[in-house]
Amino acid sequence: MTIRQQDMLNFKYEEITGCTLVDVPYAFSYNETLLYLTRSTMECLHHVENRHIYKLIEIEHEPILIEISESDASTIWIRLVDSLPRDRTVWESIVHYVQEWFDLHRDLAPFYHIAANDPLLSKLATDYYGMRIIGVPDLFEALCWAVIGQQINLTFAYTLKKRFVEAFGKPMEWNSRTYWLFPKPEDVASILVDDLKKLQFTSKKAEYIIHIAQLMQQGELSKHALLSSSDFKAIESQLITIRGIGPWTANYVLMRCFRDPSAFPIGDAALQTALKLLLNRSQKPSLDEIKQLFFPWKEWEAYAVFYLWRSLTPVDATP
DNA sequence: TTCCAGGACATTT
DNA sequence: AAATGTCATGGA
Repeated sequence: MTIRQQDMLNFKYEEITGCTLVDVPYAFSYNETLLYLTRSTMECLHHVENRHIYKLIEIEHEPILIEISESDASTIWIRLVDSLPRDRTVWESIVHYVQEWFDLHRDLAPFYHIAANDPLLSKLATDYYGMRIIGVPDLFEALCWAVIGQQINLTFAYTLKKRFVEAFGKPMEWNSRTYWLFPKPEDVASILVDDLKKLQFTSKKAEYIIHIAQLMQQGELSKHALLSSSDFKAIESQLITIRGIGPWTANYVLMRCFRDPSAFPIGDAALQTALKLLLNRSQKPSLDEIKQLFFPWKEWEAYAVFYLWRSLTPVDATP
């Protein structure tokens, strides 16, 4: 058995068994990860069973179904379900994907330091300790999901996403279950508004998503190009120039895709609900009050929002 | 049935 | 600039 140590990526892999052991940071909760990933039964882009996470990802134009499992407090396993030998660079890409997906490189110490003596965050930070923002690394997916989620309840949003993925994504069968790759811009750039209206998308959302697909297919919009911007604020202002992308969507994508810890989807309906419940109010707080409340959490607004969202999860939802 | 949901945009003051 | 109206559909 050959085991090689990757200094930079903190993982070891075994060429024979096709498994990789990945180090996780000091504050990482596998349980919270599972809880987030199982919050909707309509989710079609990953599957959780017996505390294993299954996801189809594309590495070097090849669909690969990965299985993620908890090992001990400081490691998780990644296994390839087809068990075919893979090149070392492919393994590096897979590990990089998971680290990006679960935000494993983030040092949460500053956030927990703020939370420690904060009247609103201290209990959440303790209750959900180790919870990290689950990302959406693919920009097209992040934008589509954000646009879909505008002004509708999450249940319906998941229904729409499932219809969209099953209509334009790429399926892969394994063990009598279908796994999906999210549609690519080129799969959506040429469809018609009516194709999405059939799936119960509103005309506006259909137009937004098709237009975004066209921009990305033509190379006028890409994650790589945006990442070369001077800062996250520059990315935000570029995103907002696109039709259908307002302040909420831009900040949501900064939070889930670009991993800006200071992204702040202020005005988010669920955020208002969470604060209303936490403050034991009869009415939702105003935008001005939310700004005041968030003042201590500067540069960590995205994490504060994610922990507040988490407070809305039903307590009986144990994975 | 009514209200509203992890908004954006156009129109009117 | 800021307030108001419109879109538009299902979930609870």
